[in-house]
Amino acid sequence: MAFGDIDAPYFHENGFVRTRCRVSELWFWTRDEDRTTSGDTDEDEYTFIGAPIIKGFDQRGKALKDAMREAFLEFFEKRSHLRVAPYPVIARWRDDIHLTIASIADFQPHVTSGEVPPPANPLTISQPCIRLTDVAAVGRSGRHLTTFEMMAHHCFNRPQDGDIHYWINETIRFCDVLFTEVLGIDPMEISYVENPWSGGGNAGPAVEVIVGGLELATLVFMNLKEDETGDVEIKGVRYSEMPLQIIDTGYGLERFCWAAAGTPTIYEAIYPETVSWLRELSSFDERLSTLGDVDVDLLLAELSRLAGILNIDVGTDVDALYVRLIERLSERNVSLDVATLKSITEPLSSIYAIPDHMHALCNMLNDGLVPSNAKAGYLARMMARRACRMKDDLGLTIGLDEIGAHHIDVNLSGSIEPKSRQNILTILALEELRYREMLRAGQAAVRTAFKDIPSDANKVPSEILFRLAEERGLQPEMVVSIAYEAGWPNVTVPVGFAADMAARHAEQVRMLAKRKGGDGTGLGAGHPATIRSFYDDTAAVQFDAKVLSCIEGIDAISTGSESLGNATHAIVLDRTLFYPEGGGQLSDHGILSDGSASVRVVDVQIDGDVILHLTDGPLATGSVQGEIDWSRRKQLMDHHTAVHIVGGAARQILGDHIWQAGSNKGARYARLDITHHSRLEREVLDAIEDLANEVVASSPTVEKLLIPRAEADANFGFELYQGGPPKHSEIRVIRIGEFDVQACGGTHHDDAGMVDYVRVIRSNLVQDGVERLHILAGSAAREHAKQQEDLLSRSADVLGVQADDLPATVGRFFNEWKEQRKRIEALEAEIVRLRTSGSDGGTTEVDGVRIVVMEVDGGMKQMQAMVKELTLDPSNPTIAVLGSRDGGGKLLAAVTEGTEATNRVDAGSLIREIAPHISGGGGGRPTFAQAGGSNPNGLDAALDAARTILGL
RNA sequence: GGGCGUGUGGCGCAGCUUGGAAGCGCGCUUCCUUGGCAUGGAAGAGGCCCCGAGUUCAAAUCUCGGCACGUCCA
Repeated sequence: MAFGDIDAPYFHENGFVRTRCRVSELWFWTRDEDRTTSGDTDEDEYTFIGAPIIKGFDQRGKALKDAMREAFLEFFEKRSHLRVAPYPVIARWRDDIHLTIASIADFQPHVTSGEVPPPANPLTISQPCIRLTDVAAVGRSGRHLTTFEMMAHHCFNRPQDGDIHYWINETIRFCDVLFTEVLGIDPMEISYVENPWSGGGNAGPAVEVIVGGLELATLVFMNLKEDETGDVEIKGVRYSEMPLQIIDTGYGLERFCWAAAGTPTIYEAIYPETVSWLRELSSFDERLSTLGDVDVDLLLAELSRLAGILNIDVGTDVDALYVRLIERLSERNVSLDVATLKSITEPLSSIYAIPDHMHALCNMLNDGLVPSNAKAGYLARMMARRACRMKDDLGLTIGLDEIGAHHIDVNLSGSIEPKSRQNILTILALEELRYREMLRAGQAAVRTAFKDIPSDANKVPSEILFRLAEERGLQPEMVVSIAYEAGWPNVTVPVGFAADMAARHAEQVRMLAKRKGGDGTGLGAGHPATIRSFYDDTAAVQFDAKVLSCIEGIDAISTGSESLGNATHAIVLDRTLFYPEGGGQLSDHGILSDGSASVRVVDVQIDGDVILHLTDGPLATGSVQGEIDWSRRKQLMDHHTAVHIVGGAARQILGDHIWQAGSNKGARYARLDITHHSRLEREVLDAIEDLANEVVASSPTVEKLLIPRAEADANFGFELYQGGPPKHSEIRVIRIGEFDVQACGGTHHDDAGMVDYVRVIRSNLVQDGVERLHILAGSAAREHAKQQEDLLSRSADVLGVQADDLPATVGRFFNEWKEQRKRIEALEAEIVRLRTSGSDGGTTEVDGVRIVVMEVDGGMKQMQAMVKELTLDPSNPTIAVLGSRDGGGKLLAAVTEGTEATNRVDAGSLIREIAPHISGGGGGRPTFAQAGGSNPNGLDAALDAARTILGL
């Protein structure tokens, strides 16, 4: 048998035949001897539209999903599977993906790698998932969703240990019995298509289960892993058998519901109230009736039967697709033109996609995701913006938050707490505001960008569209509609533009990937794991150890930000009290000494399990005594414990959407990044700070527990992993009274009271949706208070006032400064008027043109004011040349524009001729030029030269 | 995590490419037109061109750093 072939006894016992699909050429098992296609091809239309193939489920919407889910889970519970509660849709336990994309994702990588036992074995679960890869097809294809529940049963076998529960045959039996006996599916309609699965370094045989043209389930038997020396080869990659062999099944809850409802699209099966609500709000049916004799239900049913024909990917020729669709519809006595068909499908696809997008969005927000312009939060923002746009396209006037309220009450009732509901609606309203603001700013951006494009143009340079999309978030379609309003009625999006834009992004990603280099020092290789004594006694300062090796030439290593100067050696010990940089906490410093030599530890890093002490000198192998810098360690612990407390306080005050997005704990200061949707006012920071200090004052015990991963998950939930995905099977848990629990590898006080005092100095926005709190604790906080006071008193001394009066006094000085500056300008203008009104000074008149050549006081700014006074009046044509000794010498020449004066002299060439006298250069326009120099004593000569040129 | 962009009177924005007089629209003040209002006309007030360095004779404009904001990609 070749890899991927499935030859289960169950098939033979139940009258199946193995047939090769004439379209896809895949092998499949069926009870129907006449079948020639697998069921999942272009030629297999849906057979269940209007004729449900799953029997006994009369509900619709949420009730239908609830009943279907329960039927599934109960089926497997009865067959010795344990029901496991679903995981969040935000995959915080992983650092390779943002969203939970499948039920197996719950158990990757820790369980599937074999490191941590599964929560139950075998188990069954219905896991809400979000996949955004096909987001463009949602609403159009009739079956695509961004969010769905993957019902599954999973089984983890260890054949080497003789621990096998069941494998392929039982899995197929479960599926077939479920389908035929529980769901009432006609046995002749089911086909099992052999289609081996590989991805992410694993592979295994698999079957897709197709019923009525619809893929209802995929059963994967993951038993291979990538291995250069393996004996199985698939598509040129070699694999070997894994010790842990996993049954990974996926049953699409929503597809079951669709097959049970037989509605034209999947959306009507799972979001029926929302679809009809939106149809009503957008007056869809009224609009339809103006089109004449179109049987919409028939049309929809036909569209859906042509399964997925409206899939629209990047670069798809949409118009050709419509033409093809119309041909196929006319074969079924539905005749339409493209425009009519579009006027139905375009709004309809929005009506279908909105509940799907809201469902994904509400689930993400309910899990505490904050919309942002970066990382996972961006995915939420993208969904919100898509929903806003579709809402606008439909002409709906209600707010996104109102749609959200409807969605939560109708489609998510009971699964979202009232407090969370309110929080979600607040965020939705905020996101819509931001969307509107983007559109508003976009209008000005489009007008500016289109400035040089003739109003009758029908093409826009691609560069302009690229820039507007990337810098302003304006999709080309939006640009065109804004341009239409703003006076460019004929512009269109170039054909294939979307594909160009995708290619451009792909290129950027490729360039980026090229620049990334490898890292990892590898210095620790060949050494045993260092024993970490720093967890045993937090008050210990000295320790005895053995030097295992002393490595020279360590330029490769990257040191921490508070490292003391350059290290020359890396010393490996058998055990250590020195904490290496990790988990955001910087390393300890201190001294290592044997009888003869003593070296400073300037930084400590970790490589794998080996701790590297970076020192300013060598040590011989053998016994050594170490001593850590206790004041630094104490400060690091102050900061680390304080960061946990502040994080807990922020969560308590702001809400459950507060997650740690990163942190940094040094001796000088600590930082904590938290997810939050708005900027934090000083009052909020004060409230957090006050609560944190209350906790410190109550002096709770800081418990440090070392417990297995599975137990930690069960006892504390995912809030445990604030600091990032855990990497070990055993987890160190830091618990501060009843106040805060986190998985953490850092050093902490035994008693939170030792932190003494916490200050939240300020916050700044590190990215949209993430606030960075700057925190000081212990003596760093007291030191900061002293410095602030010093700053205040020194500032107050300068002005000779009390510190309390500083704001008022500074305000007064600033205002007076502004007033006086204006006054000076006015006076300077007045001086010029006085000096030039008479015939004294440098004023002469030649043939109706006033010529002023004089030396003045003041800098370029003041001279400009003077010359403005002289040359701006067209009724008094003037040539002015002013000079000043200010800053090395300045010269300025100007003539009254549009008058006889302009013809007499070119200010630019005049200034260039006279500037050398003050050892300078300059230039300008024919009517206005200025120059500066470095020889003020040459000013007289310069002005004389000007007089000569002007013929005086 | 990375890329791109923005910050200019109270508000909304030009100017930055190529350094050389701080601009526009709305709003505001006063006056004119009117029985009054809408409107129309005239005059005027209001700017640390985000902050800090640098280059330059000269920086809103160029370079670097900081702060604030926007946007796209992963």
